Amino acid sequence: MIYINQLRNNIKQVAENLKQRGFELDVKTFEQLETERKTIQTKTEQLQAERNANAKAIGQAKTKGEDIQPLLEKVEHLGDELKVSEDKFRDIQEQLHQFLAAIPNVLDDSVPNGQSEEDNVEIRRWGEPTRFDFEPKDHVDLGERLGLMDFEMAAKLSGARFVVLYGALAKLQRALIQFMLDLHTMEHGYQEVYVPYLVNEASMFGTGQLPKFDNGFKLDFDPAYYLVPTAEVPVTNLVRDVILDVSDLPKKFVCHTACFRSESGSYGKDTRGMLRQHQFEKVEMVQIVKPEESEQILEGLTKNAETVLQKLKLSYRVVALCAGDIGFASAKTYDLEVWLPGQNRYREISSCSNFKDFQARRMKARFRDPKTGKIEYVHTLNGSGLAVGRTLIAIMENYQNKDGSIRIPEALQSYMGIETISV
RNA sequence: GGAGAGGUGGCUGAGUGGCCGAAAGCGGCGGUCUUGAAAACCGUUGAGCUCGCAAGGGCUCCGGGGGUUCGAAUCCCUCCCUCUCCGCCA
Repeated sequence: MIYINQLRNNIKQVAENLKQRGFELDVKTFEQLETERKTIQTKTEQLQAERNANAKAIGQAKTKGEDIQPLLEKVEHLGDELKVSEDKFRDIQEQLHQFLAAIPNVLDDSVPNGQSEEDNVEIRRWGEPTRFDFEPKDHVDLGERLGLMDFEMAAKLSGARFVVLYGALAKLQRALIQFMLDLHTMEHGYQEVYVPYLVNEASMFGTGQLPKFDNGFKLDFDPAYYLVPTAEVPVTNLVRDVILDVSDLPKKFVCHTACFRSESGSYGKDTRGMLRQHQFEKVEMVQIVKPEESEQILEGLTKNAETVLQKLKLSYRVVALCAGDIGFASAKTYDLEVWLPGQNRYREISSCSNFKDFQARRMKARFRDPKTGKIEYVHTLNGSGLAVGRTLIAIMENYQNKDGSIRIPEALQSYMGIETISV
């Protein structure tokens, strides 16, 4: 959530910043709402003060045994007037809240200009695209030839955009989860956490999935549950409505969950294979940090995700998302893109973002600064470490042999107990 | 699913219509004492919104929402959550 004082004091600058990401800030509506709010709030609070003063006077008169009738007459009409005023005030506050809740995060100054994916800026590369002395297949051909990946069965069980994995491929996915969690907990200092896959509306709002981007799965309960689109939602919300002690920061969590996405609006996109599914596994890193540290921590978090790819010896590049491609809640995002021989290009496998205080304001996640004694909002960050399904794809495609068998990366061999998935 | 008991400040826990933003204790912070620390003692200590240059005002909040009343933590309705017992179950 944007800080309302930023709009009160610097609305022009904010509007310009948001315009870069293609968001048109409705300045006129805001100013109108604010003017109205001011008037009605002043009036409401005056009436409330009056009511309180009278109630007190009546109470005192009563204990003294005085006649309260004249006082009662005095406040006869106050109640109705106050109710009207309070209702109006509540209504205008709700309107303001909705207005603010729909505004995306202000972009960091370092975010490159641009409108789409095309304009993202490559920061660095690691490794070389894998070379083959044969024509490499994509993971669909490889998986089906192994008889261990079945999209038709998934369609029968569920529908499009699901997969069934058998045997060594199912185990490979499990090995990847294990490997990633071990790496982040044992070498990068994250605490592993297990969380619900169904969350409530407040949690979805807290991280910015609601109210604007309700493209997830809402379950028909009362109150509603949402299937988590990413572990970011439950894990970040661990600090919702909490005032943290400064000694608790930074908090570093790593969490494996299944993730559920409706993928509405992506019709016809990546329909082949398991690149874009309604359900996929992901290991997610989340950090809750002091504001002055978040910029640097984003770099570290990104490195943590890169380490997974490096240990798996998968070639990748890091891109800084441009203004037009960056997510609603993020101030700055790096994507990691892994080389996929089946597509002959780099594809997103991790997204690392600094949300600064945007999510923290929505969630009321704060800490007490011992120096000033003041309560401040924390900064939140997260990054995939990594998207497991896509890592599985990357391994299959990059480690394939001519005969369709797949070598197991060294780092995973102890988890798999084999060196090759044979045809 | 059935029966019951509860949800109050960082925590424990009083409070059944006005003197309650809320006793007391713990914890935190500051101080006295001490070479230092502990103990003891004294003081202090919720959050948010808003008006104001400031000093300082005002308002809201006792799980959420609604109601009764001049006045609600306290009474009524409703929803949510937690705990205990029974049933069922991984």
